[in-house]
Amino acid sequence: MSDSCGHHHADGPPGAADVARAMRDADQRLTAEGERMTPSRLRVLQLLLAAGEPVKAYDLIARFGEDGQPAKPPTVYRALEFLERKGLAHRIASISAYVACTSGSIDHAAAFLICDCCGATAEVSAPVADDLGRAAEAAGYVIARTTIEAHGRCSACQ
Amino acid sequence: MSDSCGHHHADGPPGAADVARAMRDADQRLTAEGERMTPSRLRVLQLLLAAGEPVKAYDLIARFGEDGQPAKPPTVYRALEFLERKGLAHRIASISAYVACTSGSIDHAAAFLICDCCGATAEVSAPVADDLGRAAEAAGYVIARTTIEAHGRCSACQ
DNA sequence: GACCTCACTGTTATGAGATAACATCACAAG
DNA sequence: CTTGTGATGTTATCTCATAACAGTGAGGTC
Repeated sequence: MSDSCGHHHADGPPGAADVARAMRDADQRLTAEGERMTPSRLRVLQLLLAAGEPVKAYDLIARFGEDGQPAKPPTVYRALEFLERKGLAHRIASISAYVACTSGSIDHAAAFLICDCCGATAEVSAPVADDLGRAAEAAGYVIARTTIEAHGRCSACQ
Repeated sequence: MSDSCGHHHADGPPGAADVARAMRDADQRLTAEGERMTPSRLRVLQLLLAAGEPVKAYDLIARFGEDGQPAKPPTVYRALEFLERKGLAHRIASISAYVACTSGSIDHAAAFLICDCCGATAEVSAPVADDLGRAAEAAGYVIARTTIEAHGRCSACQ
């Protein structure tokens, strides 16, 4: 989705150094937890971080091999499932895409602001989910996970 | 998804009279607005209302013909798009399903509580979206539509 | 060290969800 | 009557996601 509107956008993809650092951090944290950060998982995380915006699963599949060789779908879907389970990535249901988590906190309920014009997404957190939690409590529901996504235009695209 | 958990659930599907009334109301309202409530659209609305819970698009396709003949996918997807546009139905992105709108107000931002056990859904409204709207404003986004879905267990399934 | 086992991976195939493209039809406005 | 517009019918295809099963490898147990 990059830039279909022709506007100028400030936040491009992060630099290689940022990506490398985020990957190292994730690797260390999960390894310390006894999880296995395998090459496939690191590769998918790298692709998500480098994109800096939501990416379709089949785009990840296509970009997977350094040499241009695509991955098999289960390879990527398994990695995505793992990353999501560990709080390193999120699925954005309304556009069937995946994005690296930009929130510092683990085990959080994420909410997304998605620009329909340029594809930029912002991950916002706590307050929104709190409100939903209260509504759920009033209705007698116990919530396990939430999908909160708002579509519109970012400040640059209005 | 009906009742995979074996619990007893109070709110079954609505009776035929309720469905007929809701359809008549929708028909009158939209016709008054100059919209065309065609047989396909009424049929899909009827199926959604009768189900009383989220329904997969291909289930609607399978149930479409009164004689058991399925519809062609575009027939149902077009009707769903129309119903959604007119506020009579909602798509629930996190489970790729569709549900009749149970909110009185038109042109509203809906939020859903979805029981992963029995499939029951509750449509709740305003307060949740307000909170998200505030977060969006702070981030400079202008919101056009929202996807707010919470998964968990309803009071009967806990 | 031999073994077990459990999580991860590779591979093939297929299931599920959604839409593109184009021909045709119904209907109201001019 | 003719023309434009929106709805429908039909075929084909595209995108998204997972089932099923065989193979592999790192770490624990004896």
